[in-house]
Amino acid sequence: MAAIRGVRARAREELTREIKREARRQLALTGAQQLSLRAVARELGMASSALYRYFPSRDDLLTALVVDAYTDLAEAVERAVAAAVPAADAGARSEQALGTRADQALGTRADQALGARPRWRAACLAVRRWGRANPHEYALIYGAPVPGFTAPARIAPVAARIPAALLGVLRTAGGRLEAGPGPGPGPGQSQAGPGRRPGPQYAAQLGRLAAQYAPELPPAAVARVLVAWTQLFGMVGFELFGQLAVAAQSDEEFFVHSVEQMADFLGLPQARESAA
Amino acid sequence: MAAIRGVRARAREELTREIKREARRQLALTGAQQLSLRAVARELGMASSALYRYFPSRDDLLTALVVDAYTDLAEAVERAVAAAVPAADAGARSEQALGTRADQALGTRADQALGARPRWRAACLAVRRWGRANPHEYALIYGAPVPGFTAPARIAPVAARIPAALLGVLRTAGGRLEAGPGPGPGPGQSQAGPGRRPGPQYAAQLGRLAAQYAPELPPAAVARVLVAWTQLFGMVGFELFGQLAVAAQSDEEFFVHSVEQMADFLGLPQARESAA
DNA sequence: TGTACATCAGTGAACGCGCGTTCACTGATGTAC
DNA sequence: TGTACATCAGTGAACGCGCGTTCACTGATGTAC
Repeated sequence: MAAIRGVRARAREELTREIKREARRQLALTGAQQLSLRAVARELGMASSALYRYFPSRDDLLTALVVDAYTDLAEAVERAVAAAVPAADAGARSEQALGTRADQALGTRADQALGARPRWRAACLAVRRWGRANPHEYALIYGAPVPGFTAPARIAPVAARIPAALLGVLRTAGGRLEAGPGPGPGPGQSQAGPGRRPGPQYAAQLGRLAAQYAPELPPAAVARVLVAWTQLFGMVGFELFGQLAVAAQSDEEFFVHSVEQMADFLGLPQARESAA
Repeated sequence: MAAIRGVRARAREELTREIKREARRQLALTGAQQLSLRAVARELGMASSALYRYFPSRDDLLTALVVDAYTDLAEAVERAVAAAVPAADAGARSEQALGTRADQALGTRADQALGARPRWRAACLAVRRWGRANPHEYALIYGAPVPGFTAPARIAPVAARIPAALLGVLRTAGGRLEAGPGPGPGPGQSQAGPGRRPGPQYAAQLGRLAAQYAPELPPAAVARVLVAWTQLFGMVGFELFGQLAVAAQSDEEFFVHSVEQMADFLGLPQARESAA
């Protein structure tokens, strides 16, 4: 009887998960460099040689952890974006009805554009929260590459999910981005205007990027997202790796204010919450 | 005869330098985690135990390298800033007369303000150049902390030299920052205006920072520098650690354009080079 | 100028550790007839 | 339903490695009188 169709297969899956779980636990404790197959095996109560039935080498285990980390973060960001309530002050506080998926139609286009800023905030906050909750995983994927370990090409698409999500947020702001007045008090907002246009070559590159993730976005907007993207991770990385202490005493205030500044920079429309 | 006053002392200094030099060489080859006292000693042709006459432990050697790396980078940035020619189109191309020290008076206040943007560019470029030339040293100080190694407090002031230099650049833009129209085509520049003012607590924090490094700068400007600072290092880190490949094919164009965008964001006055 | 002693630099062996990976093996699970 | 064989999971010993650090030591350099 082949019976349950895979007593073995099932055990295999389960143990693979178990190994990764334990590896992740040790990663969280000590960091990637310290991750040792022997220690994982020890903790799991099995011979270290047994792990080789599941992962052909230490690097493969590390790669699996890298993929998981990216995926985990990407999902956290995507969830946060989807759950962000458009902060339109129209009494519609029914979060459940609205907070489904970011790229889904949310009321009128104007409502959608107004939701872009809260969604941006939510995405940034999710990155920071995840990083603080999983500093070693963050270091694994965004810190310096582990020496002697070069992540295989197959992780690139997983890694791309995070910037893709950020571009997705900008998409929902739609046409409001380019023309609309920004948050500032000034009469006109220069950021989103024709101001700092990328040169032709760079624009072409940005166009290809947009074509893949956010078709409607003009190159200049994509360029701004890249700036905001690197700013966000620079900020979170600095906080996690202890660089921030040099300049800012309160990471929280620094973070919140900076996120808002980048939202201005991106030209995200301000919600009409000032009338509260 | 105490004679040369320290045949020993001199040998000691020299060997200490030699050890650091060799350690840095190995760091550049393999990264910090791989740095081994034994390998350094081996390469220097001495017993590994001899190193303990110079550095009480591996961590002390690492700390010395960290301090050196920060100092090296800080000097590169400071030099670049000092050498940046104010790009005023007034024929004054006498670089030597002007490119001395950033905080030194450079002609009129207006000239000085105009020089702020080239100086900012130069600072950013210096960081990138240094990072690309010394990726492992960059990783040592800006990557994830080496596990089991916590840098002692005495490195903080050395680390602070780099953000201090950036603040210094902004200082030279003086009053032009807050009021002056930015680079954009719009009638008014919102960035530097009262637009995104930090809250009272954060402003106080920024004020303390300004008091230390750039007394004249208003809190809002300091806040923008912090954003630009993290953006710059996020960008360079992403490039060095291979994150950028996900989004940008040409790091060069991305970098140059982003630097310019952040200069706009900072409200640095545009040089009148458009008349060329 | 010379002698006696203290300080320091450098040696080489050793301790104790943990690691990744291989290999021949045992026993259980699956499969084909 | 039962038997014969193939596949797979897991074991435990071993290989070979390099590491940080300690320790008793030798010999050279410095110092005080």
